[in-house]
Amino acid sequence: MTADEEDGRVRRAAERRSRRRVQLLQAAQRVFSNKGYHATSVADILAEASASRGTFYLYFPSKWAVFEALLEQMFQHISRAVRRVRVGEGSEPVVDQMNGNVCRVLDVVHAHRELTIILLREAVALDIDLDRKVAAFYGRLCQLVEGGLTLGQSMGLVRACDTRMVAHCVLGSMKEVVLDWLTASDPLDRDELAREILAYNLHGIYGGTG
Amino acid sequence: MTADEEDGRVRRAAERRSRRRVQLLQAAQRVFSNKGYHATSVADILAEASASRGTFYLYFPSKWAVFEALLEQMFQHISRAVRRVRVGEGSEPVVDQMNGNVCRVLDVVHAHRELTIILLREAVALDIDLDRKVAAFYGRLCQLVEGGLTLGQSMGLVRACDTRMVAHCVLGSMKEVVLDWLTASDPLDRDELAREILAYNLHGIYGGTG
Amino acid sequence: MTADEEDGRVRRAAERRSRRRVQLLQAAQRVFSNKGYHATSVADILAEASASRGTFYLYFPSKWAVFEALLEQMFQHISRAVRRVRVGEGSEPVVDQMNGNVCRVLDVVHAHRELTIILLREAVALDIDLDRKVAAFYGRLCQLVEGGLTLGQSMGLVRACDTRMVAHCVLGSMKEVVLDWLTASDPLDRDELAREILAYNLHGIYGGTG
Amino acid sequence: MTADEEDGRVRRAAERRSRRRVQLLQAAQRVFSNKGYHATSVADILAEASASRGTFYLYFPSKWAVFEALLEQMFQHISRAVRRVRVGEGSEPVVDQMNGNVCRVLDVVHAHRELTIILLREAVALDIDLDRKVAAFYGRLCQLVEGGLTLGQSMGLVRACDTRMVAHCVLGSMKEVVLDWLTASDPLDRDELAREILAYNLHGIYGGTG
DNA sequence: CATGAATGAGAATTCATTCAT
DNA sequence: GATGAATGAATTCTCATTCAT
Repeated sequence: MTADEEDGRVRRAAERRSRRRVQLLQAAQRVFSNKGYHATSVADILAEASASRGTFYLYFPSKWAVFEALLEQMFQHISRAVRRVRVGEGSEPVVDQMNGNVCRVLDVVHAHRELTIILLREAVALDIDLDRKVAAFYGRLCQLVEGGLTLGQSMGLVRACDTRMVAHCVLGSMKEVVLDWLTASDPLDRDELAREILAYNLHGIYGGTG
Repeated sequence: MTADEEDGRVRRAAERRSRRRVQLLQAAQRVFSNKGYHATSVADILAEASASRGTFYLYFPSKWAVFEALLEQMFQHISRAVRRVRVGEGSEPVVDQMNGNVCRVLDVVHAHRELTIILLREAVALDIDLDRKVAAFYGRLCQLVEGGLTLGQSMGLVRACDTRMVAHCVLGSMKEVVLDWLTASDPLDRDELAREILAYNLHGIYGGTG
Repeated sequence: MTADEEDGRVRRAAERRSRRRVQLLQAAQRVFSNKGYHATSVADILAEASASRGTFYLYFPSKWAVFEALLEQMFQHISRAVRRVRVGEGSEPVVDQMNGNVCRVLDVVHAHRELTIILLREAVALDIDLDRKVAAFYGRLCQLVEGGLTLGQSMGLVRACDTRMVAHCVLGSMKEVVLDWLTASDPLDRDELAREILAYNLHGIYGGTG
Repeated sequence: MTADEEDGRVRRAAERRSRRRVQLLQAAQRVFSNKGYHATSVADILAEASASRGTFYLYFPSKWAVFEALLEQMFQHISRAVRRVRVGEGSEPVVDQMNGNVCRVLDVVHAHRELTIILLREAVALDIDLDRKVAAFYGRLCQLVEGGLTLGQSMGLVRACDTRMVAHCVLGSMKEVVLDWLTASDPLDRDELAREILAYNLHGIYGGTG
């Protein structure tokens, strides 16, 4: 066997391996998002993936690890969607940037509906270790928001407030709305939803003249 | 034994029984809120309550049932705290009523810190049956809020918006903020928190002149 | 208090005690014969007797003991019904004596239907101790029968056969027939049944000329 | 791996699996027949089979299911042993056919001593479901016997009698005799036993000239 | 005597993980 | 690499019996 042939063999093997891993992940994702973490047994995942027990443990060290991997994916997706708001010459208007963030997040959660539901409904109180991960993830998001708020305040765009607390408000309203959106029977369309979210966060509910 | 003695005996027995039940509930509450539902075994509850296996099943038919009972309590607490906003002659100003609701909710969740944490972190994706209960509970809250919004709109106090969606925003921001507040190392004081929540929900984050 | 008064008090107490015991026994009998020994819990008996746990253990040392007491009763009933067959001057004809035995047994099992069903269906394989008692009881019955057979042989009334084995046949056919009779929806009347049993045991099924 | 190798592997695996199942069944059979159904715990069976808890539940869904499987086996064995009596040209003499049935049954119960003891001593009052099965089984046997009796009557071989009742007599005597035979310390030999059973059932005990 | 709350040993069953083939 | 039989710790729940009131 030449070095090239060897090379090809190894690469193909790696691809096969990676494909199998993805199959398992997707199967797990489907089952987890239907039945929840605890109600899902390894056997369920195996059945969904048409794989054998041994195979499963060849790719993942534990049931737990698959779940973690799925969450990690979702972290990536969302992190990529949310961008720091920039100000200064040549920057988009701030409101447009905020709108962009909201729209990108909505697109991502819609594209990964199952993962999102898992993240919002399950990734809580499962395990101290994971709790920390999830907390860290939401913490990062919160800090992004908080940073934006502080920046906005310094520019006179954001009113005086406890930025940390308000960041949590923003995050919380997003989480609740997204879960409702993804599980609603007749969801709003994305643009309208984004508009409402933005309006709510910018101006609250008050419509009075005061 | 006279009828009076008999009476006293029966009453004391009933009291003892009820006290025991409360002991178990409280023990369960502590453990659940520390370790979460799944990580808590009946044995953990027994240890915390210094009771024996048999005793537990004398008062509750299953681990599940204690959890349900705890949630039910919390539903009651919160439901009592949230009151429909009234308008008309002799009513308190609407904003004061809203502020009252927020304050009462904060008081309740603070007084029942552990129950609240359970409700916010655990009461999700455990069981179809419970899911329905929790959903129904939040549903009721949402409708209260939505009703208020609609009322507000008709009076010109609330701006035009998708009330259902905004109700979810309100609920979500409350949930997130409360959880943060209850688990924060140096929490704001209640009044300040209430003020921030109200301001956020009424006016959003925008402080610009536009 | 005079000695007589004391006497009366004691006697009345003993009567009360004995009445309670009988109540419990009857309740147990009803439940055991309906649900069987294992499926019957002490709680079932308490409910049926409207007694409390403590009371039960005041009269019987264990669930097991009630069952034993019930069986003992049945042993007595049947033992009294079966009488050794006598021959000689002034004795009833042997066949009449046999018929008397069968009829008395049928009367007894009919009068104590529930106890009988318990004895026939349950008193088996529950416990080594009881097994021995039951075995001893049936053993006694078998020996009565066997003695009769041997006597009959010596008188030329009973054909040559392995008396032990035939005694088991007789016992077995009685047991089966009785259980069928007591649980049948439209049972034969007692006399007819007795006649059939006797005919079967005396002459078998053969009706040919050979 | 060639298809043949694959084939062999699969076949061997299936064989191993089936062997394990049989091991468990046999272990259960031993323990059940010694200690009875209720006194036998799954742990006892595991110990007897040198298997682990998990393995047991890999092959049987419950303790109950093993028991059922064992009974089912015994039903099969006996059903195969008992054959309908035929008359007409070319048929064996009826008495010989009856003798054949008795002998085959005795052989079967002897070969499956433990199963038989289970069936005779345990398969009663365990569970409504099983009770029905057992009742149905004995019912089938009874009807076979009854059919034979009716046929015999029509041919003048069997005397006038209540065939249903006599069928129960026959069945009962067989059950009792078989249990005695299988548990006796010095059992008769099979042929002698068969002869006695037949004689008893054909001619009863009467040896008189009347 | 009577009560019924408390006990705890013991039962069946589940399921994530390992490992021989 | 792939397989699936084997494992056994851990869990929930039952129920006969005891004992303080």
